[in-house]
Amino acid sequence: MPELPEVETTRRTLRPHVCGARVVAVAVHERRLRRPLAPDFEERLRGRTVTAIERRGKYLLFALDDGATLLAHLGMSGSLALVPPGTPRAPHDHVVLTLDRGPQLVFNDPRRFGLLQIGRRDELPALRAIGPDPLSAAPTLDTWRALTRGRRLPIKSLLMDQRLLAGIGNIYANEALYRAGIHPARPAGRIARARFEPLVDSIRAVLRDAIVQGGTTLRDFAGSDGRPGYFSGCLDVYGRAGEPCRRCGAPVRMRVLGQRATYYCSACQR
DNA sequence: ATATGCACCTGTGTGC
DNA sequence: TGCACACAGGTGCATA
Repeated sequence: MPELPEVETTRRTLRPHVCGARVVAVAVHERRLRRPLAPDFEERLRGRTVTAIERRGKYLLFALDDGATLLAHLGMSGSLALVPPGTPRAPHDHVVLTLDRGPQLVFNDPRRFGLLQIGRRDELPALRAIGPDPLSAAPTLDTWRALTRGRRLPIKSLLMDQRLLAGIGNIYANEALYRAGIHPARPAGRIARARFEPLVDSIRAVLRDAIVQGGTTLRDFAGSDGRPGYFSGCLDVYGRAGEPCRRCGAPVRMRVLGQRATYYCSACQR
């Protein structure tokens, strides 16, 4: 479900409630996530105070007062919600954190592709494997050239490779390429140098625009406060197969690239 | 190293 | 109404 803007929306709604709060109880109802929840998960979390909530790409990092970090990834269907204490447990509520004040923090994930890990930051393998966050560090032209030189991979698939840039998923890869006027199937190594800057600008702009709208709600994404994301109405191509391109009116096309639905305007994107 | 296909899960929508 | 199937915002591994 969530890409960078949805994760950032989650971070922003959680921060005032969770930052500075102490975890007084950890209830685990399902350990089988993308990786099994560590046996000492509860023990390492109970009694800890959350000192900061950061984000890298699609990962949320809860800094704890003993120097460890609680790492959370929402996978395709995960969410972190704030609920009043005493709320009955819903289906797929796998982990419930009770804080010393305010609402409880609930990790819900029907498909269980999400991830929760605790460790020192340099011990978390997931973090080591991901590239820079495009909102914090705009890639330079030289970086891009190095990353794409000789690559025949479609540029859209490359944008979704978290090792290069962290945070772009299927929706925003489609949207960024539309804004930049680049065909999603174009081999990454065959993009003219002059097009990189517009592409990077498009990536950053679409991510920022989506964050302002609270992310994209397709069917069920909601921020931690239950509000949906309003970027859905701003999507130019994603999910709009057959509908007119907002720029030229030609029907938006859909094809599959790298096993993912890919939307584009064949007139505006070359 | 690079590219591809599939596996991991459950829920929902569609077509018969 | 019931059923089978395709598909979904992601990642990681096995295979060429």
